[in-house]
Amino acid sequence: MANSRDVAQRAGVSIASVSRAFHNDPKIKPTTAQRILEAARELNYVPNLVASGLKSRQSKGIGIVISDIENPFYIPVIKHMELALRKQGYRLIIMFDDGEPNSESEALLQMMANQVEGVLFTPKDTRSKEMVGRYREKQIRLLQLYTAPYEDLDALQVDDDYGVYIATRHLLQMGYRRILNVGSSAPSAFQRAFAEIGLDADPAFLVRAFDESDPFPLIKERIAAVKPDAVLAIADRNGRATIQALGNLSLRYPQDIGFMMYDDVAWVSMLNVTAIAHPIEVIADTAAHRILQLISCGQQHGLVTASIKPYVVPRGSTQRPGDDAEGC
Amino acid sequence: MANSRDVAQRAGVSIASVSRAFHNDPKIKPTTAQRILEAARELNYVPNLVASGLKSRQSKGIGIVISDIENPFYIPVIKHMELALRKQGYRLIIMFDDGEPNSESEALLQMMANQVEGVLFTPKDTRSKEMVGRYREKQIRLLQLYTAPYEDLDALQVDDDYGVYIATRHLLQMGYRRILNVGSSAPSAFQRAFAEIGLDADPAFLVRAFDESDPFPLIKERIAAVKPDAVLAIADRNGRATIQALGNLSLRYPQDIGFMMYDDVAWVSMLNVTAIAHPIEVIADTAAHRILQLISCGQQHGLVTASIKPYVVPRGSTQRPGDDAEGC
DNA sequence: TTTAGAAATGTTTACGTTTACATTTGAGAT
DNA sequence: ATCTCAAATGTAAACGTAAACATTTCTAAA
Repeated sequence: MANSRDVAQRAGVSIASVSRAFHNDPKIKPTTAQRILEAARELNYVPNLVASGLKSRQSKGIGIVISDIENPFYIPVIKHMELALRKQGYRLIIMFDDGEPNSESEALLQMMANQVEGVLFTPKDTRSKEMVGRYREKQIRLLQLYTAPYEDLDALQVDDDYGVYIATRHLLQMGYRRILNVGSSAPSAFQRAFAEIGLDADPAFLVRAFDESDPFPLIKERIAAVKPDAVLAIADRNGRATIQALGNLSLRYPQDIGFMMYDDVAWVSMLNVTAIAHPIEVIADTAAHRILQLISCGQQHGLVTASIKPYVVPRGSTQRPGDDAEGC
Repeated sequence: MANSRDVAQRAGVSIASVSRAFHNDPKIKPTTAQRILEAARELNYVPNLVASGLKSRQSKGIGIVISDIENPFYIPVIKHMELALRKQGYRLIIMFDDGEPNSESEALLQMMANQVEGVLFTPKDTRSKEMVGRYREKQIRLLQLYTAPYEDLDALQVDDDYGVYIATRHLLQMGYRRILNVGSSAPSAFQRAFAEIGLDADPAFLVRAFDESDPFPLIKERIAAVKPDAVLAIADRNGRATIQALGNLSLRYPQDIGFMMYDDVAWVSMLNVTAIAHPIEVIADTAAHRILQLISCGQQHGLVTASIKPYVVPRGSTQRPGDDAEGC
């Protein structure tokens, strides 16, 4: 209800001083600022960030557009990011991509209308290309998360290539050799881990399952066909389908087969499954820091593509029956 | 870059007509509106919602303050709610409670500064009481989600009492009699289900575990002590600890003991555990609808407390060894 | 004292809309 | 043609703040 004019009046100063007091401007006498703040408190005055945003052209709003919230990976990232952004005086506007054809670019348009200063998003396709161009014109910063299809935009990526490499390496170290890669992500990294110990990865051990509406039959069939001694499943969906397939084939881990997940989603720890995890807080803090940096530093010289390294969380599912306890 | 003045100029009309064209005001000739919209498109004009919000006093912003995001229950609710709100021209500002003493009321204060028209929150304690009062003064609508400690505020609750009742009833129907209630939620509902079939619930079968930092020891001890034939675990944390305890005691479900979860979190389906689930989309749509209604209908006559009914998702963990297939 | 210069405060305009009010335009009746 | 009333459009004043600029007040050296 009360605005800066009311506060000014009560404190016996001008409206400009009120503004200064609230921005700890050095151009105001500390005692006066004190008095103003006191008056503001008495009136329950809260600065109107909408008006402030209009005048200063700094909305203090940052948008995030989430395409696949099913991926539980995002949740803690969003949380930590919001906390970090708020600490810097920014608020987070969240929108979801519901899967409809132009949902992503529609969300970006809404964000623009809301005068956000920057947007984080996980580009799903390149349908938003035109929108990306308009963001550029308006000097609104964009940061692509996770994937980076737009080459001329800053990005914060998770190094999945490295992730698959260490996952494969972990399995090889545990003694597995016939490793089935369900999801077939980063085949070169997969191969590289094999090559490093003088082996070769058989292409038959790569299962492209992402396009399937239900990957279960495909996975089951392939397991039955190639008789792997371990399975590396990429992401939640493939993991669930693999668990289902293993159950269906009466294969228990780690007794009958090794099992490892790429992505340390909620159920993974409950099932004692070894996984590749992402350093959530690092990602969140990096993302928050990066977008704020893009906003504050007007011109960006060159792109910055950060690459976050995932890590292995060893659990029981990759403990070979014979080995009681591996040193590493 | 372009503002309504630019559009007005290009379309050869006044700035007021531009505003009218964008609000499909009946007071403008359709052909003129057409021309204005065309000009706007040519200039890539996007209305400035910040300016609009300032003048019209309708920020079109709705806030949500999340206290325990760990509860995966919220995620889909947030998603569906955002989609529903956006369809009505509102955007969602999200903030998290990081657990610090005044985090919740601090978030509410920030929301107020951002001129939101309404806020959804899950009150954790009553520390925000003063803030709630200020929201009332400013006529900003509040809707408590999940819990409802503020009696004079509208609420959208999940009927946990009913949930515990149907959970207990389900277990009783499956033939279990020595049911341990880990979490001890809604003891009266628990008792009621027993009473309905002429039995009595022994208080020793209620475990208050929410205060524990690690409920595992307590749960394990109690299971060993009272030898239940089934366990009903309330919420994620207790469920995880119970699984751990069962494993530790070498009790398998459903062979050795029945197991049921209150809350159908991510891992529950993977472990084939019967659960009480919440109708996510109903909750989301109801919440969105309710807050918008509170906002548009100036004066509210009386409070509206909606109560969402959860339901049972039967799975293998409550299938008694003897019974091959229960009819219901 | 005077006075320069810094420090503190005040005045005013503009941000991009919405909206009450004023004005113009048009259609149909006289 | 003239008039009336509605439809269409224009004018101008806010909304609450930030910030450039103007003014006043203080400090301390002359």
